[in-house]
Amino acid sequence: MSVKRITSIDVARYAGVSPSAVSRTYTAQHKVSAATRQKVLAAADALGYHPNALARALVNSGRQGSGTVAVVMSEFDNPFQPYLFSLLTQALQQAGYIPMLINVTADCDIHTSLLQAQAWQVEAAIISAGSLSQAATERCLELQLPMVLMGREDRQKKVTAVLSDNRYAGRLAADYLADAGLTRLAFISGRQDGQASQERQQGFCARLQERALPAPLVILNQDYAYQSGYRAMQRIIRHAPHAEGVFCACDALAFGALDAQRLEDHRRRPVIGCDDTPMANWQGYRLTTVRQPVEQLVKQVLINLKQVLSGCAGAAATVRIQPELVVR
Amino acid sequence: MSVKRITSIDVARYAGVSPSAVSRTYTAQHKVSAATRQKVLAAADALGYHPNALARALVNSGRQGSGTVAVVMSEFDNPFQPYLFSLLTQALQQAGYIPMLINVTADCDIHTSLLQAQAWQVEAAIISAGSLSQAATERCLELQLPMVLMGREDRQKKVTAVLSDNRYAGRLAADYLADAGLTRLAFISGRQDGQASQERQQGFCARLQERALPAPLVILNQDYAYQSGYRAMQRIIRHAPHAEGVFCACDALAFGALDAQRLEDHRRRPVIGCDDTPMANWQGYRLTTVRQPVEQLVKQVLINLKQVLSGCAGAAATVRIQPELVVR
DNA sequence: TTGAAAGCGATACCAC
DNA sequence: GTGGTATCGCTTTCAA
Repeated sequence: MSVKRITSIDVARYAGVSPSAVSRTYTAQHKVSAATRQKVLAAADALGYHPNALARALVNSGRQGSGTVAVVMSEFDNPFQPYLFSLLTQALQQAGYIPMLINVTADCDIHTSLLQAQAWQVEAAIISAGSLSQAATERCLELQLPMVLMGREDRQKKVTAVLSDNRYAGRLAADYLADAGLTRLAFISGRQDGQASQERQQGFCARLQERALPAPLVILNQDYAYQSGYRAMQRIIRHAPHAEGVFCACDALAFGALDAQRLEDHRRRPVIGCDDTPMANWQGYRLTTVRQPVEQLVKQVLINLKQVLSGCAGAAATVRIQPELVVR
Repeated sequence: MSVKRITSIDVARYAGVSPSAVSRTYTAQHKVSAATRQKVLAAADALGYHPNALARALVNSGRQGSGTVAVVMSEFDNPFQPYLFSLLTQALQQAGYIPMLINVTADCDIHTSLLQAQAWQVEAAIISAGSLSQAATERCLELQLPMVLMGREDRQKKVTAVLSDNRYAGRLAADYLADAGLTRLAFISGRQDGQASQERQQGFCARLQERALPAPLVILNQDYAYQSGYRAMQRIIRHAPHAEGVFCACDALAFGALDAQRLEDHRRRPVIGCDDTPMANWQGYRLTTVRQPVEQLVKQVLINLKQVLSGCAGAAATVRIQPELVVR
């Protein structure tokens, strides 16, 4: 039935060396003479041997780490998430990790899933579920599993987090619209309890206030979805048609808002997004937006990951990445 | 430094039973008396014990299977992929598997990545890299790793595959356009060597021929991207403005084509997509498209996965799922 | 039903 | 540098 598996012992025997020698040829940091190395590799090749990562991880679970990382994500329907996810997993793979995916829909899942991941001795978890309740975060903290948060931080700052400077993003948007001479502005929120949405709103409002401009009309939503952006713009068209410019908490909302305006209004107000998803550059949208520098975010996540794993002291800090305005 | 890990032995000692008893309480198929079960669970709870999946998998690698599955994906920039991916991983999680992700950009990566996954003793690999060369597929076959292909099959039909009936999809599109009385049609391809694109084209052309309609103008592309759809439509506008209807190999292409038409032409030809990504239902597009029933695809993949794992005989079959036209 | 003991496959520590 | 060997945490025969 099941094929006999080739073990390091088989290779050792075949090559006429000890199992230790085989092990050493496959662990970078160890020293083997070129001669034995050759013999081992030849034998391995002849037998079709590949080291068993499970066994390896079992032995040095505790010391070296298993080589796996849990990646917790949600909201794949928002175009920003897959974009981020793709880059993140590629970076992890390149760094030699193999990502175990935890796709979360409801808040309640995440704790269970992390338990499962932890059972697999993942070295750490990278949590990018933007809309993760504080309660859920707390429970994850109890897990004693090294974590890096992405796109959110925990209130008590007990966990490393990497996120963009959302307030600054809001300010950029405010400046852009204000510089264009617009004064009656609106903000379309994402999830009300979402950190990103809240901070972007704060930055936007604060900057307008600094410039002595009227506070924007704020339209609240329950999510970051296209449809919410669409409906929000409908409300603006109907109840605040005088609005001269709109800042949206994310690109997906902005796409909805743009379409609502195009299809249901003759007026053309500038709509500013936030994220700079690849879609923002589609000719059909050409959305002016505030870019989250995803490559940098990912790079920083990997840096923080290493810090957390090395038990570095100042690891529990939040790193903010500067966004930049992309005018289209 | 590292926290002392709680092992089954600790629990056994604490509960006053043997390690075997602990093991048995945690493996469904085994029998334990209610009394000992209670003691074990109480002890586990008191100590905060969770079985080590690594060790468990190591022991019964070979017999029971590890509980992990490799998921190979690519092209996260095409909105269909994340959509599929999200549902697939959720289904896997629900079935008790934990997906190890392999995000592939180039063809060459995949073999290496699968080797890595295999080292982790994944039970099987689900390969949804639509644009995977035949050569790469062959090399994967040599791996002796149980596989399920998604969205493509291998020519020699040695591997189970689940994909939608793309030819039928093409026929649906042809009928829809022909029923509308249109005769001068065009087809915008995706990756020329992509199976989905080829089959959709074949079905489309075949059906037109059956109905004695002229063969469509075919515009070839190197990928399934929005930009390619946009450029393709530009070419139609410039060189074949008389075209009355367009069928695109996927939704993303159709979005590009629609936008090109909207922005650069006064004419309005029906544009038909293929996939039915969530975006197709956006008010900005309201794309009539041929739906790939993703839920069914995923369900079938899990069925085939079980078959492959049980070493079932007829497992090497291709299952085709019927797509359906969604008129918007 | 239960416990004792033999592995699963690889690594690290210890002598040589 | 190299080879023996205990060990990682769990499961599973085999007797009792």
